[in-house]
Amino acid sequence: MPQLNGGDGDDLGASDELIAFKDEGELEEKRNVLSDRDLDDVKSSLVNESETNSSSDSEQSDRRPKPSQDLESRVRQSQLYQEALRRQDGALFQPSPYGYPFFMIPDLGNLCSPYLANGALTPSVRPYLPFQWPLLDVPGRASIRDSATPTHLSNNVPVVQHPHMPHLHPLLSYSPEAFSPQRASPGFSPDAGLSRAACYPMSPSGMAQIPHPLGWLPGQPMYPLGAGGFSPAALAMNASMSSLVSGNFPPRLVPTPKSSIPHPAIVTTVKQEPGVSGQHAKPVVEPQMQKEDERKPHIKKPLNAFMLYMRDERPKVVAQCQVKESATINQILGQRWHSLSKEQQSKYYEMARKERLIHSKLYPGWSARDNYGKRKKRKRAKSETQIETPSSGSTEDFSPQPKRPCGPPDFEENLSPMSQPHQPVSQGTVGHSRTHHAQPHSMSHLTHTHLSQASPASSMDSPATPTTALASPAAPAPTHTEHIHSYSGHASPYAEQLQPLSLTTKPHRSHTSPNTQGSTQPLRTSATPGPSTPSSTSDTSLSPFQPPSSPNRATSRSTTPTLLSQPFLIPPKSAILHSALAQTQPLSLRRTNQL
DNA sequence: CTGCCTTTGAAGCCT
DNA sequence: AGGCTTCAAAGGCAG
Repeated sequence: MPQLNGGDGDDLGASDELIAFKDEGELEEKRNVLSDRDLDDVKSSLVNESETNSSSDSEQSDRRPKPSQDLESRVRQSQLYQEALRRQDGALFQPSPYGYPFFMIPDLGNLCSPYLANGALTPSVRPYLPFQWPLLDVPGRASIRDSATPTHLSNNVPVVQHPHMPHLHPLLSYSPEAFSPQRASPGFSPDAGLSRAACYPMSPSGMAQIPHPLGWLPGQPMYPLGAGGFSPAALAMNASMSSLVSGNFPPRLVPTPKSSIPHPAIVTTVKQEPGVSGQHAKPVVEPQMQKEDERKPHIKKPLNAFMLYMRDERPKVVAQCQVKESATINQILGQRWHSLSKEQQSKYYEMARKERLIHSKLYPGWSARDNYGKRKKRKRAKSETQIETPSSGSTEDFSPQPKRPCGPPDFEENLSPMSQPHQPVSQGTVGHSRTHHAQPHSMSHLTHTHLSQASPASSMDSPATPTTALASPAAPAPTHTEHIHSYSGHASPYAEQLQPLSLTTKPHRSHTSPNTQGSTQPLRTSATPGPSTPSSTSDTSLSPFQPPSSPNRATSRSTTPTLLSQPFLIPPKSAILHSALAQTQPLSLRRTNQL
């Protein structure tokens, strides 16, 4: 586990981060030179944002991509609010079916960051305020059991998650140091360049000093200042409470501080024998160890760049493609990911880097190892299948070009996202990991610029254009921008052409025999460029077989053994996809197509 | 009810 | 050191 750098407050260059993001070294320099001012703005806005939330509310409100849904949400909130008032006689604290009470406060999304307010939350999620309180204690198993629905059992690991706040932003809600008394995170301060830290709650030790949940009501600091001497979360909450009291905003549901509000990233570990119901679960390990295990929360891994990207883009893809199957969505997203420009990707890499950094700050002792084995071990069908495959090395036979290295794009070729004047990061957003949620605007800008430079003969005009736009929006450089354009909440010029995506992603889960599974040609194999340079994406449809996009998948995760050995028996998914899209089949025919 | 699917990336494990 | 494995999210679907 990477340890913190002596708390100098600026360990963006923590060892792990350097390793993980080593390509960014020069970028950092550029950044320092080019965007010092931006960073300063970010930092200062971090401090000030909560105080200026009222004004920012109006600004941010028009950033919201889906006002109609907002309206819906408001209506629903209103209903919830009314009901809550009925039940609680106007009390602020509300019980909730989610195991912890809610607290009615205004839209913190406006307070914390656009990151919080926008895309991170799917429309259905947004009505519920994704603000997580610091953990005051560790919810025991009982609390999980007792809660009506808060626990989502995922692979025998109870995930304490608000069903409607699936993944509030990790940055927002990593519960800080809740289970590690000794961790002081001395250097953790927003001034360390972690603007998103503003969205993190204070340490529980600080919370413990709060005599009463209402102690932080207007006029009082919500949290004592932490070691860093700064509590942006407190500021934000304070401001939000002020707003609430002044009645400026419609209320939103928020967990009360008096309950143990686990962060989505934190899950109490209750190991159960697979297939055994909770109460009669037999200990898998020795009682003693199990006890400790139960007490130990499950701290989730920080999201990587792609996960962050997925989280943001999934709702859009779902909306666009009217597909809900995550496997399908993920394939599309995987394609889109590769079609993203380096600048776009770099934003997510940067976000992920900060996620990891913050995560490491919040959980200094945490290691990914902690989560090893927590999940049900997946079958090794893939790797085994690969072994069975006559030519496992054939993967490289289809690798006309060197696979794009895993990790952040080569920043040398790019302007740092932070150095770009219209990048959200430089807009003083507190939740910097959410900064891209301001994308619709900045994206529009990009779109404009890019379109002006774009080749007029965009592949978007071809019959398969919608496909490309959907699955590989950035394929040719211009396509990328158009994809972005469609994201901006406005009707894409091609949006109307888009039929429900007929993605034939997998040959049905055909009782995954190795062979059939092997036929699961990754979508990106055809539509994905190797190196995800926008220009390279223009060749997408030219090469049906592409190397796996990551070294990992080149070996362990290659799902194309059979296909590779019998490339023509089972058409690549992309071929199916193209075909299907050319015919614009309705989704309902998706599977039949493969049979 | 549980696990799979599917994606990429990070990180741990293993040889 | 390099290859392999696990996990992170998500929701439909199959067993």
